[in-house]
Amino acid sequence: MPIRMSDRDVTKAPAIDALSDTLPPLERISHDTLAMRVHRGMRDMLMTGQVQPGQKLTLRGLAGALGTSLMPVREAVHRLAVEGALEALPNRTIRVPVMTKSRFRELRTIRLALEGLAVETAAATFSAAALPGMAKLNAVFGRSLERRRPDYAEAFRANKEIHFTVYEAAGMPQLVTMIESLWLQIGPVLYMSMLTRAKERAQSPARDWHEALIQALRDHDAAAARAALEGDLMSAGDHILAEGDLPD
Amino acid sequence: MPIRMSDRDVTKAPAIDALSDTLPPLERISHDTLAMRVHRGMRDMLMTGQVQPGQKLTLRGLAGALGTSLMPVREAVHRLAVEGALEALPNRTIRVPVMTKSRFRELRTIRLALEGLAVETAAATFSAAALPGMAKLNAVFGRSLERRRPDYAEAFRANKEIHFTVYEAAGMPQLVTMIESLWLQIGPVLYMSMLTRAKERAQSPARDWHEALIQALRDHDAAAARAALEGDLMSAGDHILAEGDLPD
DNA sequence: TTCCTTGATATGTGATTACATTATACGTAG
DNA sequence: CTACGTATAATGTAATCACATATCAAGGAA
Repeated sequence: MPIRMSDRDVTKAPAIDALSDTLPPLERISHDTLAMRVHRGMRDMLMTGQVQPGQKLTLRGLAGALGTSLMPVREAVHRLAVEGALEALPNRTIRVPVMTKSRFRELRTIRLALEGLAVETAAATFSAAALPGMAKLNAVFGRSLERRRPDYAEAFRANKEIHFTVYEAAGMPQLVTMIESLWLQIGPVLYMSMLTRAKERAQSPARDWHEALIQALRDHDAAAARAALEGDLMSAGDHILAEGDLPD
Repeated sequence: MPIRMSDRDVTKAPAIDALSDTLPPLERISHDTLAMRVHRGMRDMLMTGQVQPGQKLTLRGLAGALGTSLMPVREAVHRLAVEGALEALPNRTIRVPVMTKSRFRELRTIRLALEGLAVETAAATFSAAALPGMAKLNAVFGRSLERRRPDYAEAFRANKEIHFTVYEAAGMPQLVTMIESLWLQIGPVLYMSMLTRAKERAQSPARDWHEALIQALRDHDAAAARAALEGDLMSAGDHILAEGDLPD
């Protein structure tokens, strides 16, 4: 189905004030471009590992699947390549990057530096008002994995939101952007590891690390917050390096 | 002369060894796209502060100036926006980012984390063979600033090469990419600060910090290497924050 | 005068087309 | 049967066109 790009007429309508009561608050107009939507869609697909590593992508194939022309796809793909979520080979072909052990170790090391910095900074001023929300998210995270039929997607989302709630609190927007790019690159592996860990009925220690992190934030203890985060990243990373059978 | 893109046949040709003496080493072909060339050009312009912060750019304006169509410019501009070297406003207009004091502080903090990590890692295994080259670069750096008519461009290049020689030595390609993106963002301010510092006849302490860094690398002393780097970044940063009159 | 409307211009985005290069398959010589 | 050369198809890049939207200036009403 083709997508309507014209949403302006409503903003000029005369009885707009009357409508604003019946309608949701002016119905956020979609300043999005098609390329942005394609980008987000592909980002989510990649982040949740719904596309095989090493798989080659073609612009025409994607455009056909999405029902658009080459242009928005091209822009989205190029952007993902710059962000490291896709790989632009010198042959001018695009593929989903393969995660090697060494690349994974490097990314983990960088994450420790950047996300460690973020939690340290956030710990100093972390608002007590945000603590209950964090605890609730961690409860959701644990429960969705303990179900008889675990909801991995929900667990992944909760985990991501726990982390980024802290990162955002650091008040360093540029840092958050860089961390997001890192998550985009390790996302697929992270998601897969949750599945395998759950399948072997192994209790993930992540929930406890999150608990420790929340406690450290409550105490404004920067060192403890960093330690909790490092425990989280290292334990998940060790599991992936051991069981994930990454190439290399 | 049109460029041959097929180099496969020649590699199999029999008399290739004979040719390699008469011809330059097979004359590296340019696998570049127009967009890549535009990107590099704009990157260098931005890095050396040749465009005013806050200035709005138009695709058609750039395309006209460069003699190409919109397409390559579009791709280059979008890429620079993702890298943080340009800013894509919600109005869909593009402008050169303005460096505020707070943004500068944030970027410096991130640089300390990332470049600190890089020098620490590099210190462990830094090759003694690379030390003379570093020292020579530092000499070039110092001399080009001490001249009667200082060569700022040369000093900037030497400084950049000193730093990235170390970063490359860490063997973490992803990290180097991220640091490059950071330099792209602070590049203009850094370049300008060199000019002002030189104009006030103030001796830059950067050369001494570089010396300390080289010595630490020679000793494989990770802590000392990080300390030297931090000294370099902090001293330059303090000067910029004090004299650079950044907004905010 | 001030604020809003209105029209014209400019600009970014998306679609279509053309083209150079690369990948693949087929056929032929050895 | 293998290896190389050739032809066909596929793909990314670039140029051009079309259009919705943003920007800005002029004009008119309160």
